[in-house]
Amino acid sequence: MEKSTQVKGGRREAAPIPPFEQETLEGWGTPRGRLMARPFFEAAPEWVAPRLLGKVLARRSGRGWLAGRIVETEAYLGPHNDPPDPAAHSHRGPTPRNLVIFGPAGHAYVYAIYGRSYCMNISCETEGKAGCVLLRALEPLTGMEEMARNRELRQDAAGRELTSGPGRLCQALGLTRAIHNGLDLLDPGSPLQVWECGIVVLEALVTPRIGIREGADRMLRFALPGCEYVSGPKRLIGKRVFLG
DNA sequence: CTGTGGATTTGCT
DNA sequence: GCAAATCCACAGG
Repeated sequence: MEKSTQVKGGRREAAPIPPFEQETLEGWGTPRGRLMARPFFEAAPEWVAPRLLGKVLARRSGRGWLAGRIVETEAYLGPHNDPPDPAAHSHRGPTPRNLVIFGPAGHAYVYAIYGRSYCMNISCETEGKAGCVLLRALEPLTGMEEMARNRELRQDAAGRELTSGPGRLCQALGLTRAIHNGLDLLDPGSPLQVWECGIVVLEALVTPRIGIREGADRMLRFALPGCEYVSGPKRLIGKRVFLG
């Protein structure tokens, strides 16, 4: 069957990014994407956070997956840094709550906040060293209907209301501390995984982190420039950087 | 054991 | 723009 060519305003539109399909995750190692590798995360959070933009977070749900492209992140630094990061949960050393951050890289740190939301982070640095990246927004890719149900939105809800914000994206994917904290995101058998799917992000918008008091001056928030799925105000005070 | 406050969201003004 | 909602880790006694 011949595909019809989309034409608007007399101009052919730029080729869209190939849709992320469920089959991509069902068949491991397809050319369309692959599970990420550990060494990527065994680095400093301020290196990992911008380079996580464009990667895909996927949660197994029954036979299918709920998945979204990561479009906004924040780095939280471990106490071994100079200067230390007073906004990080790990800054006073390991506790039962934040233990995952001190463990091996590539694991999910999920915590409850304000009694109504969960936030999800990915642990960085090698085992024994703390550091993590908070996921602040996703571009929904598959499973939008189930995300809408999880968020208690109307069934045809789409776009930024689904996953723009750290609490929202956890609710959309059904992530909780009880079930998902500590899961290995890089294990093929894990119900929660991080994939790279051929998108290479060369440029990121860097701004101060959101919703914190201490350490609010540090430029540790990263977002895809101009992306409509990013949380917070439309006007972002920040600068663009190139990722090498 | 109790008091406190937070890496948020939502609804109302 | 502001405040309520509402949970739990942690610090202090």
